[in-house]
Amino acid sequence: MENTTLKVKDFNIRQIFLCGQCFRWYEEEDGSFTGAAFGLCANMRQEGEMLHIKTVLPAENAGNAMDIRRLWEYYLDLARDYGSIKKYLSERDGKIGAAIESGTGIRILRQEFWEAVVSFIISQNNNIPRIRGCIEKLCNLYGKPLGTIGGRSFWDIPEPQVLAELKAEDLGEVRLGYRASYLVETARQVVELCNGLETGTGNGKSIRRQIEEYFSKLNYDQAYGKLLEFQGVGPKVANCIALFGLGLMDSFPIDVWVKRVMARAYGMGEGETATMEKLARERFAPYGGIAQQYLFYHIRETEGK
DNA sequence: TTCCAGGTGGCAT
DNA sequence: ATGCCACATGGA
Repeated sequence: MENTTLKVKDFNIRQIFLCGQCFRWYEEEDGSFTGAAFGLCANMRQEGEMLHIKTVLPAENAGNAMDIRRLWEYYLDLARDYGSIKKYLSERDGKIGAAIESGTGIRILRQEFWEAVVSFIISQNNNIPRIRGCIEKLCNLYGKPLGTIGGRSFWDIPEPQVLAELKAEDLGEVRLGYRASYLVETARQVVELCNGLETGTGNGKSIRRQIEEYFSKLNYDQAYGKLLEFQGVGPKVANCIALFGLGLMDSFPIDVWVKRVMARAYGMGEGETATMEKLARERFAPYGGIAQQYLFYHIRETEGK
């Protein structure tokens, strides 16, 4: 176990972990959150501008305290000044102020690419509690054990090559419905893509690391186009992966909630997604994804669940 | 029972 | 390029 304390601003742990960008953090009785990311499980408790983190060190313990501190700083996107971004967005758009106020402590997590791919393929036409349940079951059945903290045990996101060898029917217990075949097929595509990469760079690196590095070198248009080639990844899921899994802060996922909130706020029809994208580009760039998350949170707070 | 959820693939225009 | 529609699952 490693203890770390970080100073945080523009940070609300509850908003960050329950706003629908991630699915593997669980709220505890004391208001802390227990969960897993980057193959580590941890508990995080916020006290004002202090964030106390307990990290379960992996058995083969490669990580030292400094690595873990850096990892969480990266994951929580602490280097970014959300205060100035909120100001920038408010000044450029008259309607987003209310949304920012309701979700003022939201930050975009820098999640692992492969976890984002898996998570958002499962997310399609699905609701958040069920998405969480499916991902948990998938990890428990096919992921490597990470440890136990606060009475909860965690398993890692399954490796691409593990899922690639399954048939969709094998995933029956996970209750993914028709998404099971998307997940298996995308895993195959990821493994194949990595196998086709120049050998040498891939030596010793896991497939999930290789695929993340591959996508990290692409710009938004390239990454978006490549993501659309994956089975079960369309425009919305591709933008979620780009935003949450690649840190491309200008990607603007449009789901049913964003359609609703933008229709209300900007007097559009819910079908006018092209107009919504245009508005996002013109007013929110280069932080469309952050603006989107404030909007998403706001509509769900006021009308959703 | 019907509707809905962080939509997409496949097919017909 | 655009418009339908089936697609599993479980909760409201």
